[in-house]
Amino acid sequence: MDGLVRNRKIVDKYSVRGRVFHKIRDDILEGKYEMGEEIRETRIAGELGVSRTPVREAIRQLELEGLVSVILNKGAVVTGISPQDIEDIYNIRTLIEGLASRWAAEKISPRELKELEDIVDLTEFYINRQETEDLVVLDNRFHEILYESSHSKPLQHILSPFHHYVQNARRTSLSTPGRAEKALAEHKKILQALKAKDADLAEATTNQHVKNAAYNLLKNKFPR
Amino acid sequence: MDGLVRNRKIVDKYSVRGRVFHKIRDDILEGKYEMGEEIRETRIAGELGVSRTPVREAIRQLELEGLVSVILNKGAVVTGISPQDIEDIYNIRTLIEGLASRWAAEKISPRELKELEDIVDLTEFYINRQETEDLVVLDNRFHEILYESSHSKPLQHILSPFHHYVQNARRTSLSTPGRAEKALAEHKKILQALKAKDADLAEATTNQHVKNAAYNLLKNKFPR
DNA sequence: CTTGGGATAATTGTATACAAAAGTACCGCT
DNA sequence: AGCGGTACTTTTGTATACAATTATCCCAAG
Repeated sequence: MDGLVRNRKIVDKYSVRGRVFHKIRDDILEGKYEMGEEIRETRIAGELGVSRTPVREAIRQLELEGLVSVILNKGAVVTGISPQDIEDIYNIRTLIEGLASRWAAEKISPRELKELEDIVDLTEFYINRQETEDLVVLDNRFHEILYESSHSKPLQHILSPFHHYVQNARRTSLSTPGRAEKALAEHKKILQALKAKDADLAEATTNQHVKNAAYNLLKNKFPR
Repeated sequence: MDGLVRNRKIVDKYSVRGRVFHKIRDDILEGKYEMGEEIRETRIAGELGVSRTPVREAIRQLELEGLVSVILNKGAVVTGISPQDIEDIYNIRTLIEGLASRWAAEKISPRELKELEDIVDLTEFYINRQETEDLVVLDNRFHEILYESSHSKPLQHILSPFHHYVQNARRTSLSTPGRAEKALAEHKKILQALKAKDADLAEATTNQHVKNAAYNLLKNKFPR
């Protein structure tokens, strides 16, 4: 399941700071913190067996990501991602994810195209097992590579964290009957458009893909 | 010229770290660093008369903003904002800045509306002096408050740094003859739509406003 | 002259120390 | 009991110290 993973993360995970950063980040996104809960540097440092320095640097980075809010001389409180934030993110992605596809159609490299193909093939292989977690990972990679293929730093900079933030929401979405199959079919269409270098088609299908995902998600949230 | 400024910054500027952060950030945006230039923590610390700790924290935050790129055990190199990045940013803003206006039309508070009105009035007052710098500041505030008025954390999180990044580009754009007047007229139309709570109109006029700004900017970049 | 190796210096990564601010608890006073 | 003030504790902010990694330079071997 691994092997084609490269250095895709902004914050490397081999330094102590990087590990701390991803630990706190994932804990927040997985709901292990309450909203408004205060983060004590010494506690985190103690739990992870490190000093306060890397913990502080990680918290400062999370501040910039908007996941915590730091008050001078008082500390950091968890802000996290609210349901409203998730809805907003999907609305924004519906408008600009297609742009990533458009630019990808113009700039994608053979290697990136090959990676997308591999992921689609793998998804087809895994889709019958109903192992949602694997499908989420593959979905992550598909979109992550799509963002890279746009070769636009600003766009990647927006979409990559956004996609990460809604990972939990996507997990439940991909586990609803039929959604994984539809998502795969949509990924295939996007891939075809990219192979054909058809920017208009790539943009349209991608925007529709996000729109469908958003609909599926919000339908679950507000049933009927 | 000041007075209605509140605590709009993500990173406060009263801590040493905050001052260092904004110093390096502005230096990068103003082109005081070469692309690929390495940042030495000790040098910055020495120049600003502080220790390495706040400098490191600031650099880590700049890493997350994408303005520098940190390599483990090697240091930070300046990435900055390329002309291509600026073009990309305008393309993205053209798609989503209107969304900020749409949501603002639905959620703006009387206080925020008043602030926008004040800014428009001030702009009208300053526009004859041909003091571009003042107009840039007022333009900053208009858009910043617009973003706040959307009451969307994700949207604000994208647009606020984007708008800051292209500040230099906007400066030259606003100094071209007639552009400031046109921008003011467009701001007025946006404001009217917000006052009327007309979400569709607010979105359309704002998108057009960004599109015009982009056109004016890129026209200068690629004359004829 | 070029190249490889190794000591040395410079730089980053993490830990600890100290200073300053904020929170807490206890006591006396009204 | 309620209020306020003061000592004490906790927590954050910054500085410094130490460890680990990387860069530099010099010299000798080919």
